[in-house]
Amino acid sequence: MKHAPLIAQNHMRCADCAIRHKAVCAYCEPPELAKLDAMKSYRTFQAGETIVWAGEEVDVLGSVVSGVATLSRTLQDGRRQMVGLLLPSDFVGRPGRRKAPYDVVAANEVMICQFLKPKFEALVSATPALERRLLDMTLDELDAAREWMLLLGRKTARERIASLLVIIARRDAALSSTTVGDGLRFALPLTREAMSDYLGLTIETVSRQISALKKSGIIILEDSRHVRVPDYVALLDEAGDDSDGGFIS
Amino acid sequence: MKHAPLIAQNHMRCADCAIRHKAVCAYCEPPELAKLDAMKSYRTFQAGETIVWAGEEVDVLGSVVSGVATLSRTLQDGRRQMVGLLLPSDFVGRPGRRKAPYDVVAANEVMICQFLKPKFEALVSATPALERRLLDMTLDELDAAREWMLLLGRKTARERIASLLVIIARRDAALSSTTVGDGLRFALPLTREAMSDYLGLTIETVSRQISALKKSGIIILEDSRHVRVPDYVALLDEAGDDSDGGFIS
DNA sequence: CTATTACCTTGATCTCGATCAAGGTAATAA
DNA sequence: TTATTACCTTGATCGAGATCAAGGTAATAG
Repeated sequence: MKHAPLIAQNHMRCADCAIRHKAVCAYCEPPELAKLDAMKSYRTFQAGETIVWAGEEVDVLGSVVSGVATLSRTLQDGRRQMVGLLLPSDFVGRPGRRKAPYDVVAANEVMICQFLKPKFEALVSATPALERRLLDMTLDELDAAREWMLLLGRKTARERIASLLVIIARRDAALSSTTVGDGLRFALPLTREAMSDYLGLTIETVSRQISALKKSGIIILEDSRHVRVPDYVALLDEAGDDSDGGFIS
Repeated sequence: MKHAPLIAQNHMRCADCAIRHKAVCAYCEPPELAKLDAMKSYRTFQAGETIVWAGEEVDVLGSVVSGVATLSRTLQDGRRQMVGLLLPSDFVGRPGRRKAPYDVVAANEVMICQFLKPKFEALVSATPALERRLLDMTLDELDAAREWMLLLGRKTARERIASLLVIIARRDAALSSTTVGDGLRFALPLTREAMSDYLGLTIETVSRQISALKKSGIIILEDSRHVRVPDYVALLDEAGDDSDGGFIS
């Protein structure tokens, strides 16, 4: 069982399953790891497939191994708002809760490494450090949600798009150890529709604002799903947000 | 040490300090309560006073005893978004975190029962059930934040006002054991400005939409800070939200 | 090869909530 | 008493983003 550090993340890679489980790897010791190893299983979902329906009882917990999943709530009349984005290494599921409060949908092909809830929770109960880790992760999610509230309540369409690009760039860089150098390059793992759901906008506005950022030279579109950012600081500036000026060491 | 149940809440009243500490009372046993009792202190803040500044290091944790406090984030240019509302019994502070990520401001006169962080955290570490309780509370906060994201991203001004009224009515009813009967009556603990910060609107829009709800007969304004709701279900309907149809048993 | 489908872009117009502006009300100070 | 201050309401106008509409592009199916 080897652990390798991940850039700017306080969790480690579980060598055996080649996934970064944020929840279980930061503090777990080999004996716990071995137990987790014995109870895990993999599951794959196609793009667009619903992983969990809102209101449904869920009996698994796990981590996203690859792909992107979204958490969203829908009003009766169809208005939809994404409330979370799950990227590789993110934790899926709510320890101690039976029902899902929102839909979990695969944005593209998603692989999940899952544990049966009762077994996982038994291990958590027996491992205080894991419990603390779950609290820590949930606080991070809460911070992210509140940051998004600021975006949804007060930012302009242009700022919202820039903020989303910053988040995607950041996560992408963290996973692939990209250096800033002369520009970042990354893929957009979301359709325009998914972006609009996340940003509280319409598809058309998302498309227009991306075009506008392109026209301003803030981003370069290789194609509709691949972006280059010649000047990361300029993009950050467009996001209108002082928080986390330089996450990339 | 007596504990009395609170309507629809899984926490109990700490008889000795006459506060409902959501965090510490649900699972704590008399010995822990006694320890907490020995380390607590009270502090009062005037309306408008900032309890914690964003970015500041915070060395206390506690509960709101009376009054209302707000959590908010501000953009450099002054745009402000409230990201949380703290009502009596709500927990203040972030276990395991040093700095505050947002301002905590007293909306009116607020009393807080506080514990020094190191002592509180030592007790938490020694009391696994408390750790779990903190996780549970944080998950509740996360759910609330995400529900608010739906509001900020997709609801109309009228729906936002109605949703806020529902939340205040619900909390008010939970604290004062009001029955629905022929109408609810409650005070608005926030100024129009604070409401606009919470709802991602302007003061003027808040005022106009409250007037509109009044004109529609959904609410009756006794004065600008006191509301009567003749038909709670009608208000719920205006909020455009199916969740929690009947929280009052 | 064409047809279908899913996704993206751009233009024209409309609308809800923001902005600008003017008073109104009630509490405290002078 | 009047003045000041803080808060709330309402009207007029404006504008960012929604809505309606029409194509465009690229992948897969037939």
